[in-house]
Amino acid sequence: MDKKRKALLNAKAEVLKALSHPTRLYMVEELARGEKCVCKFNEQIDADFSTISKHLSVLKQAGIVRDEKRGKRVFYTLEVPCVLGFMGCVETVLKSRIEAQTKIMKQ
Amino acid sequence: MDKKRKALLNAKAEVLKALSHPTRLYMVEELARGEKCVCKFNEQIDADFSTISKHLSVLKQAGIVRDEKRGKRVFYTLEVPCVLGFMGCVETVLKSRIEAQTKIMKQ
DNA sequence: TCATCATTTGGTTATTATGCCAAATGTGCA
DNA sequence: TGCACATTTGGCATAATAACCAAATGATGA
Repeated sequence: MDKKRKALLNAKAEVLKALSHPTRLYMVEELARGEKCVCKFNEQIDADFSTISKHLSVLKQAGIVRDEKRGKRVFYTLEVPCVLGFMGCVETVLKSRIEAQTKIMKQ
Repeated sequence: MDKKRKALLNAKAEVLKALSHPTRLYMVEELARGEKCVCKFNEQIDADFSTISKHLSVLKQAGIVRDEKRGKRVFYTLEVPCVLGFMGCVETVLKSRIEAQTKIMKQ
């Protein structure tokens, strides 16, 4: 495998890894409906401030969201809305998993 | 957040996590071009047999691939081709990341 | 300037993931 | 049956992640 492909695979994997946490996925889904300040997430998510802040920072590092400070607050925006398109397919995976399970149980 | 949504988020995150490793991403991309036996991956990927086998098993657990034993060999197939659709978007993320970097460097 | 609010950063610990080696399993063939 | 090949499983060391608490930063308004 050439270096270029390896580098690209690493970069893609990094983006996917950023999305592969339930809390971060929740954040992305919520941000799809519009920008949100960290304080809102603090209300909605049952975890320490610092934990929430770190999750947002992972998404930001990955290039999925953007942040903007306005006054005391920080607002996050979904920078790449197409990630939502993923979810349709992910759900397809889930469905096919359920079907496979059903098959096994019928045996 | 209700239990149902939480469970769905967990399940989705699990699928994404399975995809978020360069070696596994490579496997998925290769399988998109048709089924492949483990032996082929052993030739192409510079890692121990056991490591490769475990990566394939992660993809299988997640419901992304399917395996089929034929003779001595095991063949893997991409069960949910739509995952490739992800990649277009992931590349968009990468591009927007590069743009952001460029912006920073121009400052 | 000082206190306060919102958020991030640093540090620690527990959990999980990765990758290798060695051993086990399963299949076909002599 | 017994050997050789292909793959998986178990075990272990190391690395990466996640969550919490405490402390630091940055902005506002008294």
